[in-house]
Amino acid sequence: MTVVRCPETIHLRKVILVLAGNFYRKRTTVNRQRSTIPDPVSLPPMAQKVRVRFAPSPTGGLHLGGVRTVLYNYLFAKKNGGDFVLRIEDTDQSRYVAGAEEYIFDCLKWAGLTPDESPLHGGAYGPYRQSERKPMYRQYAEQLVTQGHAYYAFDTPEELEKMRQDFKTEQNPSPQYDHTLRLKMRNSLSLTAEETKQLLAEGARHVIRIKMPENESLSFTDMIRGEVSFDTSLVDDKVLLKADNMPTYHLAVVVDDYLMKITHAFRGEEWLPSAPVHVLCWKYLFGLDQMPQWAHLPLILGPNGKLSKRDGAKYGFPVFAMNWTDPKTNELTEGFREKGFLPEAFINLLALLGWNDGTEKELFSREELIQAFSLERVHSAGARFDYEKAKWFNHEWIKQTDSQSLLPVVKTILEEKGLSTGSDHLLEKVIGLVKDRCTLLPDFYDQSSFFFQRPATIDTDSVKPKWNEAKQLFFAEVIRHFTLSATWDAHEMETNFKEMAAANRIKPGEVLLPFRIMLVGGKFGPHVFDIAALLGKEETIHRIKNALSLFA
RNA sequence: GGCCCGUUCGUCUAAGGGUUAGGACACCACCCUUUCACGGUGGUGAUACGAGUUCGAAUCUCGUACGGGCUACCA
Repeated sequence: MTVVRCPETIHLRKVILVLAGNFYRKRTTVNRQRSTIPDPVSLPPMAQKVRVRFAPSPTGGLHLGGVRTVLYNYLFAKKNGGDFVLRIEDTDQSRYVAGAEEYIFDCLKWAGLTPDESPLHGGAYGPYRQSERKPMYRQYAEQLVTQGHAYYAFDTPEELEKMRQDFKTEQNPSPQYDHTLRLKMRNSLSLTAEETKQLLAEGARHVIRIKMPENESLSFTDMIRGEVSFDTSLVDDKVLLKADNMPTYHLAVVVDDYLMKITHAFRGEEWLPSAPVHVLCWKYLFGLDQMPQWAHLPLILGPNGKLSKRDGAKYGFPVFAMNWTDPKTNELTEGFREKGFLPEAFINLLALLGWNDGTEKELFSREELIQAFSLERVHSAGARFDYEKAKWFNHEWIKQTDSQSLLPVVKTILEEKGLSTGSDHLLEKVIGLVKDRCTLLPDFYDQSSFFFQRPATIDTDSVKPKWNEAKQLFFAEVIRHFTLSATWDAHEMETNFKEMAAANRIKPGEVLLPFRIMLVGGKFGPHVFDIAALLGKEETIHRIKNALSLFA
């Protein structure tokens, strides 16, 4: 590509940028220098349907960073009328974990991020499990060998280990299998053609490694970071095809992205160092003009660097979307769902971790996110996860969600804790009364259990010191009044209650708190007359009587 | 060690050469509320450092420091 200088061209570029859906961060126009790939902006805009993929390896829980990658994929696809593909990267047989794939699907379902194509949902580009695509990878690796871009390597794990020991120095603590060493190893570059042929004929275990060129500068344009460049001499000869004929990630990601017609490839920043391998495979195999646009997403950091499930256990917040139990160790790692997060809030907080729409808006529904999302507003720096802020998002979502929508999940939680919640009508009213006080879903139990069962303990300590005969008599009168009352209305009750207090020369404040504690058990909860109204006449009178005997 | 990426309040971030550097979370104070919350008002608090370019730099360039990632026949 050429560096654009004249103002007209710059203007034209901007127009194209807009036409192309603003996929490209504006800053990339600033620090771009020479690129070995064609300027993406010069590609025919929207020539093909947008297709993105999330490609997890089913080896355990799905954590924050993973869900955010799914989210950004999903939002980008929906925003651009494209397809969101879920591909299972299960090429490492030794890391197979039972149930992990179903778990991923469950998480996506809970979060409302349904793939358009996947092993579960089907699609025209299957199979979507790499283990089921095994036969198709070898030919591409062989093609690279034929082209001279890759080679057979016969080194055993022991030999590799020996190499790492032998060449390890203080200056170079982790020697790589690269151009400086490959001729010292057993491979089709160091062996004669005859020897190689012989070994292959014998069926000797071997892998295929990419032959990284020396002294080439390789660069590509990342949609988030602009131009990123590498010196190929410093990259090692990564294994492309393993001895069991399974591809490594490096080969599989290129082959599958090509075969599945992926147009935009998003992944975590931890993949950046191996990007030159992938770019080279694209160049050799399918041509750089076919390569998807890359976007390396900033990492989500825990208190100490990259977020790990250990952080959750250590610092008391979830890192997985849902509960995950390791089938081998039986170790349970708590998820956001079980912790009491609403999926809407979870999505919302994840979206805002590294992205914003440029305004001060922070609360977004899924639809609003789809509308507002754009990759060029994704931050390039890693973001530290702040659990306090995460809880704030959930609290906001609980407050703004209507009681009726909250009802099923709240009901489940209350029932799991052994409460029978009575009619939905009642529960809905209760939810409306207490939801402002609930940050996490289980808070509904603490905030509303007294509506459904008598308080287990009564905070008598807060009443007794100021308790006296006058108050005792006042409440006796209250009971009498309530008993005779034909109606049962919160406002009316409040008026009468206060009038009675005045008639007895008692300040309302002095009897309001005792009244609350009688009904609720403690110093918390909604307006006390609202509580009494929902509790009903009989129950209210019962609780007053019961408490009176405790206070005396 | 090498390579790559990054760096604005404690945290998430806005500001695309000209702003008293804005917002949110958290924290503090006050108001509302005869409970706890919600809500409202206000406050503390940041451009890592050093050069350069420029009339003017958080913003562009270089260097330093610091942080993170990668360095497997894992993904």
